[in-house]
Amino acid sequence: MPDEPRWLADWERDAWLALASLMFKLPSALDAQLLRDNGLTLFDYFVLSNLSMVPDRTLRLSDLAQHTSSSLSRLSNVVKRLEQRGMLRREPDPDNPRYTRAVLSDAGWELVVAAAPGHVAAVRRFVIDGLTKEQVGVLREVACHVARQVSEGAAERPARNC
Amino acid sequence: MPDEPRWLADWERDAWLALASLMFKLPSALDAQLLRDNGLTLFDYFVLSNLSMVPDRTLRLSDLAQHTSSSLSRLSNVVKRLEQRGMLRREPDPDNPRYTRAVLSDAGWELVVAAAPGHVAAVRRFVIDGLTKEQVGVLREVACHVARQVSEGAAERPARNC
DNA sequence: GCATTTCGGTTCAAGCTTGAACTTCATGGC
DNA sequence: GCCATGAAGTTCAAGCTTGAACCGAAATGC
Repeated sequence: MPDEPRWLADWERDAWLALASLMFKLPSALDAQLLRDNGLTLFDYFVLSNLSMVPDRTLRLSDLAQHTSSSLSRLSNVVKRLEQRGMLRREPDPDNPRYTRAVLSDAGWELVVAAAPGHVAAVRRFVIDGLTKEQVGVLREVACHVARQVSEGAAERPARNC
Repeated sequence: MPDEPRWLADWERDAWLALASLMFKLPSALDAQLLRDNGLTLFDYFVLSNLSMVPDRTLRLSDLAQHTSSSLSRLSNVVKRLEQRGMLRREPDPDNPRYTRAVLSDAGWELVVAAAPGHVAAVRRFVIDGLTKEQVGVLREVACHVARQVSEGAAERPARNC
């Protein structure tokens, strides 16, 4: 469509290819650790972890979808499976029955608590450890920038941690 | 398992959550652009693009799997579909019939050429543009570090661009 | 008030990925 | 030469994700 596309310079292309490699590998590596040790996917873990860090361990599904950068459709399926496993329950929001709230169960709480150390260790090993404080700072800036660009391209609000 | 897990400090956790948000959103955003404009997933594009940049537009499947950070199983499926669409063909390696080579067809070449400008524009918009040269440099370092950590944890060789 | 739109959420089919099992072929030991 | 081992690919079932269609309830327009 553009007459003369602005190709990437070498230093830009290298950064992009490295990021692409990360994008393809890191999720499977974290999935593998959690699945092996706790029977959870990374996405499952994020859902439970978000609930565990919030007052009353309760969130509306639409808020949870924002927190986990996921579609409502995907979240609905995952929450259904987690409910069948007894990790949380769904209930209509008493304030406004149009909303559905997900409430973490005790079993769900215990599962997050059990899974957290191994997961954090994996995040340290794969990402954080071995980087300088400056590199971690820039990583945060860059990742926030990307998340913001993607969200605004899709006309959504950016995640709250940016 | 560890007696006292080393939790993440706030500044580490913020960087990790931002990266996680990127990991969840960026692939779908790039998939969406390519799928809409050229009927390709990001992974399809990577396969064709790798072939297009190599002598004879030909690679062994196992090498291609390394280049695209994918399992052989996934690659085998994707290559089969791309072959059915006429974008490439498979043939036994004449040097060593144990290997299978993927050869980009003319239609495949034209598809990559047609898809590249829009894809590069998306990469610019979502990732590169708006960052300083220093940030892009650190992004490359960090992403290479992560890719290396993940690969060595899985006892594989790191990707060649690191 | 009534109709329309919008929002939150669910469901379903289609497609993709994963991991394990399997096949084939080459290589190494003896 | 012969068996065992391992690497390269393929296949298949099971599970997950996606997007579109759908439903019910609230808000909005008039």
